[in-house]
Amino acid sequence: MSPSHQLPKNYDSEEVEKRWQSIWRDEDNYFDPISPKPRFIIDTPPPYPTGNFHIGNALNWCYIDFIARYKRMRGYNVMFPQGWDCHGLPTEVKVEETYGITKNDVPREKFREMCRDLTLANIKKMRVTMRRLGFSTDWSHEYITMLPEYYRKTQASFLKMLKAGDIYQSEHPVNFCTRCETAIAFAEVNYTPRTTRLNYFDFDGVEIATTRPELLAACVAVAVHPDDERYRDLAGKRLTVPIFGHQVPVIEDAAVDPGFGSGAVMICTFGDKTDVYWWKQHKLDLRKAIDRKGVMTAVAGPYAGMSSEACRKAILRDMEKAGILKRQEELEQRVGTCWRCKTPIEILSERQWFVKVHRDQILETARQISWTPEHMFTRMENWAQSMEWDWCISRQRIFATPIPVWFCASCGEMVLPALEDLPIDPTVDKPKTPCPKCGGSDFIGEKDVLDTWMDSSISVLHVTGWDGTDAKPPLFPAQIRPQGHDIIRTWAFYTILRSKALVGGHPWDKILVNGMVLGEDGFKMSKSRNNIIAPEEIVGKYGADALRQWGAGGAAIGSDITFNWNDVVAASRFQTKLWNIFRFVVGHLDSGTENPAPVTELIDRWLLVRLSDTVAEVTAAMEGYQFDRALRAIREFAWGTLADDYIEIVKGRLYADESSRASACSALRTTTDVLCRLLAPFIPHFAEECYHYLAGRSVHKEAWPDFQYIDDAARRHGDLLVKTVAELRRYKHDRGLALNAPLGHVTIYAPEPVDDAGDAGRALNAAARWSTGKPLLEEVASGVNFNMAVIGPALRKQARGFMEAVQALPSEQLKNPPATVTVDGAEVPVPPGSFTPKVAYRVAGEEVDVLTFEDAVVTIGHSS
RNA sequence: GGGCUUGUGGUCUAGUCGGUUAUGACGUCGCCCUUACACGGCGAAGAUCGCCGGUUCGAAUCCGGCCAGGCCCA
Repeated sequence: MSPSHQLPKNYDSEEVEKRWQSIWRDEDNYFDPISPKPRFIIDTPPPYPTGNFHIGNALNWCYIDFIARYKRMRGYNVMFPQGWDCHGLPTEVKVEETYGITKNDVPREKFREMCRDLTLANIKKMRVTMRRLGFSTDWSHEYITMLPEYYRKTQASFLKMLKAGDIYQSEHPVNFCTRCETAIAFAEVNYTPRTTRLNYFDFDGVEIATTRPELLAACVAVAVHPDDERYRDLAGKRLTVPIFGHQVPVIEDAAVDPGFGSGAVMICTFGDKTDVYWWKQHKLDLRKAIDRKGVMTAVAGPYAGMSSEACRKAILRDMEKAGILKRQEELEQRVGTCWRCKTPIEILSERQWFVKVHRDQILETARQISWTPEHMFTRMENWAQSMEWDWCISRQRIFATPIPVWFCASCGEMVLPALEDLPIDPTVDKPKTPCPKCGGSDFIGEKDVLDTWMDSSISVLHVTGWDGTDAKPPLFPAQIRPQGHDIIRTWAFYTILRSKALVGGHPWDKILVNGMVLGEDGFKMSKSRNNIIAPEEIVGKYGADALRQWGAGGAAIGSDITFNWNDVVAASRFQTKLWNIFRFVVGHLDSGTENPAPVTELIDRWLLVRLSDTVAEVTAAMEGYQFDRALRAIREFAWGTLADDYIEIVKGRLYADESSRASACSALRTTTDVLCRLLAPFIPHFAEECYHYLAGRSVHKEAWPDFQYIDDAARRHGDLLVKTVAELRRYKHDRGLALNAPLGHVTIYAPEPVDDAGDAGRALNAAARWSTGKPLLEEVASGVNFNMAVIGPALRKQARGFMEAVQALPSEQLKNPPATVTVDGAEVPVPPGSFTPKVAYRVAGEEVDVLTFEDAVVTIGHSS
């Protein structure tokens, strides 16, 4: 496109944005592996492919895109990859719903295929939204964790840590759904309220209250609070469990609530999460009374084979018959249920795989990373220090990366695949060699699969070029990890752990933590609150650039942002304003010269001084990832300084056919050129559109402005001119005059000679004249301005009295301060510069109005 | 229950290593269609800066307590 001299009257964001999105090429954003430029690698979060790129993602990606675009303009070779973290239960559930099946109805591989198909379709949808938002993603570095190329690395990382002794197997309690027959994560447990009965009965005369009598067979201890007077002498003794007759110890623990039930708690393996805590803490026995299908085991003796519900009824009936059950109370409680089938979850002890957590090593590594905002590191620190056990990485599911090990059917030896044979599915593939221990050729493949965080915690290794071997990835570490604060304890923590374990270093130089997007009502967006706003809705109404401005300006990075349509509307209006500015400017440059003339006139130089300030301010903000500050500075400059101040003043000169208009055209060309570049990371479509009209090139190929302009006289005199015009506008307004109404003759008395090229006169529609010195007017002091920064430190406690004394001085002494004033009967010296008189001017001869501000005086004469 | 964090005109928000009259936007009211823009311009009203106490000549800002949100975790 070549520069045109005619911009359309209205800015149509949808038309412009879609047009540029079809013109821009993906290759423009590719990371260049052989470039000599310094590199800037971004460890972009791989979202879960739900099919909806939500507004929280949008905020996160806005930040990333601002950084990527800014860094490219600063001369970096940027990699802004895009990953997809595919595995997980939600997709399995969705597939089951869609096809009306359960995962056990079809072969494992068939079920995986259905999950993969759904995931790919979802990724496709999300890509569309991301492109519509104008993100400068490097699509040549896209990765999908469910595909062999990626999960080969997940498996390699597992084997490497297993061989290094960082991964082991052990029994551990897990949340278990007995209907789905799988372990589930805490995140997958819903809590639903229900009414149950609290049952009271005796253990050797000690009263116990429990809601789960069916777990009596699994009782391993009784706990009391150490300060509970009722059970003073009980600690260390053993009690007999009724019906089953086994003996259990009495333990003391401060976590027991003495006010609940009888104050003595029966600990079972496992009734709830607290049981797990006590079991760990006091190293208690393990008695498994319920199996994976929810059926009572042999441990339950006569009740074996019953469902837990039947067992519960049977035990209560037997207790009643035996006279053991003393009483029952109604109790409101929250019970954990499976989020997919609503079955109450059980906590079962199962063989699981674990990753060792080396707390100190992780923290030491985390300290090598720069955290923004800093307090987010505290969260990581507190989390690491409160870790009570290792990371459980095995899941009993299907759609996930298989754990790549076999066990010899005859001797039980664990057999591992060779690195070059990865990826494998041990339930399908077989080892290539016989068992190294016994020579057996019959193997059992591990059926458990890996926690999805095992996939995503090597995203940084993948994007920096890790090949699964011991070799350090060529681009490691990345420069930045942008992510939300909700996953510091998971994604950030696990990535640091894994980077240290696998390649021995910190994963990124910097981590930038963003906040959550809250609904307009101030709560987290959720279906149940019905406060969800989709990015598509915003883009459809106001365009991608408006949404991006909302992202930049909504809050400081790290703070949560309450979504607010007003901000989106304001963003859209700012674009309209900018568009009109560019329309005006381009229309004038048109008839001006292509070769820039020197910038000579006062207000033109002043504009460049302010532009220079703005570039410095915006650059500093970008370096500190303070996008809200950067955008605010740009808005203030464009709307306030450029449009309201400068253009209003220079307009007359541009319309007048004077030679001095070339200076204004030069200043405007420079200013709009720089402004486009400052806007480019934030509103790439708008900036591109304007820059093409202006320069005929892509703004995204330009360098970040390195514009400096120092002219102190222009700053002082320009400030005075702007202030004068503003004061006289107010003067006109107060007199009910139109702003372009003629105003007689105006004289501006300034401390220094000022040459404004006639701008004041044209802007005011008056005969304006600059003068030095003071007009021949009678000065009357009418008040006083105090300088607290001088008075406070100098006079301390006497400050208040001093100010009262000064205010009481006769007006003559306000202009010529005395050496001392009397405060509380004492003479107090007047500190230099402690106050200045407010001066009013009285008309002397001619009938003039007088305005005073700062160190200038303006007289307005109405005689023509 | 724990960790982190936030609380500023009707709404959202800036300012927070203390200093005169607390920033801006949206909304409200008044005037103005001034050859870029009425999605605009000029002006006005509107805030005991969550509450209580402390430090200080002086606190939105520092300290302590309380109240109310948010996120994560038990």
